[in-house]
Amino acid sequence: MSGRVARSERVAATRETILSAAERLFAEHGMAGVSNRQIGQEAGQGNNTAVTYHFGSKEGLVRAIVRRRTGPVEDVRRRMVARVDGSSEVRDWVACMVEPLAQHLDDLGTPSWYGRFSAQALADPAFRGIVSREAMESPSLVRTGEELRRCLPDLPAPVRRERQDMARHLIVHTFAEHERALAGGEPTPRGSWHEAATGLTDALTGLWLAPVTAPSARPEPSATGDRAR
Amino acid sequence: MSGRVARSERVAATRETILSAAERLFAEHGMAGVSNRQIGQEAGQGNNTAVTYHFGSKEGLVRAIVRRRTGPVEDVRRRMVARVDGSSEVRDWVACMVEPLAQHLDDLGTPSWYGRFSAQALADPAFRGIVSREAMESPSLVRTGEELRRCLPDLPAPVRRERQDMARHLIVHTFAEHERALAGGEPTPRGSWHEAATGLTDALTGLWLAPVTAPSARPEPSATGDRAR
DNA sequence: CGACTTTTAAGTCAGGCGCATGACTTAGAC
DNA sequence: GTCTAAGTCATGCGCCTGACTTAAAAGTCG
Repeated sequence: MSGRVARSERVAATRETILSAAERLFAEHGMAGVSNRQIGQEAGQGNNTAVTYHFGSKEGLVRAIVRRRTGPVEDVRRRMVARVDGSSEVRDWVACMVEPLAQHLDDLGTPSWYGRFSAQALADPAFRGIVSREAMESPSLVRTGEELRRCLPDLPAPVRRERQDMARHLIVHTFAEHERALAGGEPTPRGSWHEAATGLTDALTGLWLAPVTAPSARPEPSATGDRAR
Repeated sequence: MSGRVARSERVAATRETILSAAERLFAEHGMAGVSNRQIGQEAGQGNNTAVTYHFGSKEGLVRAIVRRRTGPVEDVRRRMVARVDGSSEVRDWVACMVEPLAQHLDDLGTPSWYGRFSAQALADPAFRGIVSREAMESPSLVRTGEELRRCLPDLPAPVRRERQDMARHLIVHTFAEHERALAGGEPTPRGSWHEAATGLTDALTGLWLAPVTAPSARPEPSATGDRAR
């Protein structure tokens, strides 16, 4: 009986070790810069094919890394959404996008790698789709998006889509940068994850509330002279 | 005499071909996802070591790709800075950050690759430093940063640095996204590069002008309990 | 014209890669 | 006690990589 537990625990531990090693290596060297072999070795596995065995492929591995983190983030966000429910303040819903992730990264301690891992995964053409899809499955995040939309009824749909993309990039890369600074002992604009999230929430709120300029009919003259168009 | 010209022109053409092939491949598959061999082959070079021969290393190649584009962008920006000189409008100087790059990408035609290449280069830990340093050498960009700072005298220094980083990420990744959509024939939030730049300028202006929240004294308790605020 | 340099081509080499395979260990079923 | 299946290890194969070497064009110049 204890044997069974011990064994399955050992297996789970192996998987966790691989996931942690992969998360770190991917964050440090990018997705394409790390081989499955390296990950196995770094995780103390003598086997070349440990990653393939446990996760099927690099793709499955990445998915598992993302899933391991999205759960806790989702929990935090669900609570936060419940708390601000009913609000029509843009800032409240922006905070629901930003704070839960910051809090989870804080919980992970220093050095954490998931922030930089996310940035790498989203940058890589081969994995961006996977990661995006995983993130979209978060109900509380979808809900937050809807509420944000409700707060900004006058924003034209294309602009809304545009700014949603901007917000996504901004969140991921700002946190990756903060994480990098923390890990490297460099001076950070903000002292803590929470403060970094506050600064990011400020900026994103300004971004969402920015007035929309009607596109000018004609672009400005070009580098080489007049630009007929 | 014509021989000499012909020769140096042929060599220049070879270099250009390699640079274009590399720019495209890097944009498509990321820095680490492309070998020097592939680049040489794609450029029609029979030689394994064409890249090494002409550019010394992958690093030198990346530098050359960036330099080829920064020149024209700098020209456009210099003219634009001269045009808005004396302005104290945040939006004018934000536009000086955004528009010149958009215009150059427009000039490159569809499909262009430099937008996505830049995003890849900035994402890769091994190259981000090189690319950043190249960009920092643009006098008109430095000038624009100073003017923007002059327009926002009340912004605390850490917040300014923070938002500068955000702006950099936002510009690069938004344009990369727009370029990807254009190249893939997907629907784009904005129809043209100029309109995309307008939307980005709107958003960035809002970001820079956003009010600064004083950081709350104590970070919130962790995920597992109530989070007073 | 003929010696010389630059550029391109072609081939070799050691090493790392993913993948497939078979052996060994161990826990649990019977 | 034996058998089964999961997890781990070790090895080999074909492929690709960067680095290096050699040779052949192409162009330059005395």
